[in-house]
Amino acid sequence: MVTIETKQHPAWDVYKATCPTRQVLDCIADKWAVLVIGLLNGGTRRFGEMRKSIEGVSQKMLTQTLRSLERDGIVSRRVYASVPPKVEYTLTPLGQSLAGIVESLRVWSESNIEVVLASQQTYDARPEAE
Amino acid sequence: MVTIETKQHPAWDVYKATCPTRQVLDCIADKWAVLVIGLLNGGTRRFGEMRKSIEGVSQKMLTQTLRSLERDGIVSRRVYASVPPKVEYTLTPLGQSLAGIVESLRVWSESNIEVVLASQQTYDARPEAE
DNA sequence: CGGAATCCACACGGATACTG
DNA sequence: CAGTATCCGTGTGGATTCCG
Repeated sequence: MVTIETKQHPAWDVYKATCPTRQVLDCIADKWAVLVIGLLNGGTRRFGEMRKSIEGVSQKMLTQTLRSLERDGIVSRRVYASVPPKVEYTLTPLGQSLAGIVESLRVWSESNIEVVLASQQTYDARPEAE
Repeated sequence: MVTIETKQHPAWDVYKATCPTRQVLDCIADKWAVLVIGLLNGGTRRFGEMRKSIEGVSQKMLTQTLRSLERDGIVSRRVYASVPPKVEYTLTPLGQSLAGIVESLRVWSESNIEVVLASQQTYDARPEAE
């Protein structure tokens, strides 16, 4: 049984943005997490590899994202006691099931990005837009 | 042809976190957008309804999210010239196709939230965690 | 190599007040 | 009702430095 600490709002009716969804979104609703899951869906990766593969991610954000995903049981972290240090990240079975959704998002994105970009341009070109 | 303005990083190799995905994530990688899409997947909604249905969303964030999704061609906005004003939001066909993914995320969340929460507790209960 | 820790700017987002 | 506009605190995240 999942209990929410915050007081329930009375008007929680029309379409219930269900709590589980909210909680999961609080974990993965940032682009780095999605990209990390997508990357690890291709197999185990080392920290440095991921840093290079995900353009623009800072060391701090990658660490933070990986820690968060590890905490959620989505990613597992394996440290090798070698010199130099070697740390590998892998999707857990739970993470792999989530990766399926990330993968479908990737497919959707590639199929529809041009439509989205076109829509944005049309929107920005409106007379009232400045 | 989609062109990225920012300079391409040379190390863009191992697993390419493809540009379309990145761009789509820049649009929808926040929880309000996902919740809005999920809500509208249940049908057309008015602004006030959505505000009540999505607990904790401020009027500012809801407006901002809806404007963004409208710009992306995911949500359409219909204004009725009535008193009092009435504004309806609906998913476009593009939005509906994306809603399928959101829906599968909702299902995944409800199926796995307990595992995630349990993992979090185990993680936080580690000796080294403070 | 894979971090942790610190500093700090700025953008995000809440609260409030006002409007068509 | 459905916004817009403004103020403003704070959390996010980049840059840098140091460590095991």
